[in-house]
Amino acid sequence: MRNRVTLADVAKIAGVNPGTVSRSLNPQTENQVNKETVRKIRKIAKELGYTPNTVARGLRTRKSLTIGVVIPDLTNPIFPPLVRGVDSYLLPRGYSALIVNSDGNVDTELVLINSLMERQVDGLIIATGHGGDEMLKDFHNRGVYAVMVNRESPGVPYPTVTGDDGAGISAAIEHLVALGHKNYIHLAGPSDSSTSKIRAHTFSIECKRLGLNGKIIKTTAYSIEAGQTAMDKFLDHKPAPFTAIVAGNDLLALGAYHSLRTHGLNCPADVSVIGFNNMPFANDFQ
Amino acid sequence: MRNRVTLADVAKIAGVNPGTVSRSLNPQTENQVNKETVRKIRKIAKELGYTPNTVARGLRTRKSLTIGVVIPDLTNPIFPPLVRGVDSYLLPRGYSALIVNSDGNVDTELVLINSLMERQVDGLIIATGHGGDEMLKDFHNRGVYAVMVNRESPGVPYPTVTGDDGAGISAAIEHLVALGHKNYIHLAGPSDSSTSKIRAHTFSIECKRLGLNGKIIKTTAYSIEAGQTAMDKFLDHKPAPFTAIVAGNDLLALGAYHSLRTHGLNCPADVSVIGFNNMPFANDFQ
DNA sequence: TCGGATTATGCAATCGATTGCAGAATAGTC
DNA sequence: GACTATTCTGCAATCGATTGCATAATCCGA
Repeated sequence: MRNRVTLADVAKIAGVNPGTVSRSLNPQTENQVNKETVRKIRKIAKELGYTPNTVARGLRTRKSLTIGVVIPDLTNPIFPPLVRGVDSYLLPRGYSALIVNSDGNVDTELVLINSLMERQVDGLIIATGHGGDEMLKDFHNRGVYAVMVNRESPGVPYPTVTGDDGAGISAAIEHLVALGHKNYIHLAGPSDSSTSKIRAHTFSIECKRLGLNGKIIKTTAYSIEAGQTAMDKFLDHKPAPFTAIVAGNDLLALGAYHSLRTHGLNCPADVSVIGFNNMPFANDFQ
Repeated sequence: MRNRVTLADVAKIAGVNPGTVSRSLNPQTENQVNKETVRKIRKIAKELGYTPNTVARGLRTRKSLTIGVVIPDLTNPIFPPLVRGVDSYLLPRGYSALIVNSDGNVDTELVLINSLMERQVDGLIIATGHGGDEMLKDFHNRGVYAVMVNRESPGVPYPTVTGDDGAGISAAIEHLVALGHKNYIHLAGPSDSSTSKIRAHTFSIECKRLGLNGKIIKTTAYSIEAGQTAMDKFLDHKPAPFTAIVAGNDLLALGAYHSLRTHGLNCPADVSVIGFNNMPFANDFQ
């Protein structure tokens, strides 16, 4: 891309050994070098516009200062804030995030993670957990560092950070019960994700516990389209009456809105809809 | 992270020189090697689970197969689709995107781009253009490859990909004129971005041309909050009556919604609001 | 003033892959 | 059968920074 200034360039002009330049520029090792020399080298490095080559450094130190972040789909509004959070933590610590989208496809995910590892990432943050993840177990055995986020992956021994899905669904139902609803629909997310399972499971349990009439509708993805399609199909079959929808996430809730509208149902007059995640702009939707 | 298999490991087991392994595994150079040898080496490499070290390769070949993508703010819904587009183009070509958020801060941006260059990115995609960008001119002189996207940066000699902002604003006004509106507000984005300037400029021109009454309100950012704040301040001063708002983008339009509502104004009964960008979910908002 | 401790710097190997060059081995030609 | 052309593979330098080891220079105390 351009003729970059290297340690050797600085060394030559300063009349010292590249090793000395390296030690002078690194705060950890600068005390091994004469203060005056450090000052001189720093000055020359600055004048020449020297910037370290992170790639070369990484090769020698076996650290890339890069973390791979595996996201199912960046256009799902809950993920950008997560990515930004990761990024803003890493940046001041000298790290960068390498973000990839798996599209919820397991094969793609494998390709992506392999490409991340070829790029020598120091660790992974994985937001695409799904059931019985052999691939992740394998990585774990090979000593790959990783943290799961948002979704868990049962049987995978990585640390995991998730919300309390069960408590969320309970709270949603509790709220709807207070409003007097008796007949419920749960628009459940794709069944291979832990979040879907927990939410659907809690929904069943709570309906039983509270003596409510609850029905689960499965969707194929956490997206508006999937929610709308599933709901359309359901409504087309003239189902038993219901007045409340607990959607598996906010996008499914939005899909439900669309479907209700096209079926002449009004929200909240006819049906109450509650989402999940409180994604950005969630309260601006209709 | 783990004991990776290197070219040398494969070479030792195959009983050949690492150079031969390198040539065997690279489709470009495999014809320099005996077919039988290639087959054997390929087999061994596969058995050992060899994966190339992209970092080491990049050092030697002076290519990182990485493109830096500079975004103002990933949580602005227009950017994730852009990032995904970039990513899905790069992936099958062996490249990765290194995505950073500048937060619209010029100093941050400089730090970020420098960090991208230290990571030896092969080129940049920059979505943060702002007026008179000395930094970018400097990069251009130093031979840095880049493409501007979404916003342009006047005076910067990089190729640029943008929408036709002027035509968009004209179309918006045309539509509102057809609805019979006479008195317009333009909620303009921050004045250091080219998109804001062009949109505001076109708004003025068109109002003049069509004999409309048009007023421009400036905001400090392309965000809901900035739009709401600016609109609140405007409405608090009991302005001359108006019936149409042309917002600088969809987030500002959303902010306008909020503000109108808190001021007892109804959309579309009292005021029509039109956004810009057609960001994801734009037609689901209220 | 001498010897040991300390400081400062150079040397060279290393990380893992690529590649120009050279030479060995084989094939092909007359 | 001798000689050139071709094919294949090894050697070693290289990319840029880091770092263990060695050595030269300086310092300090007795």
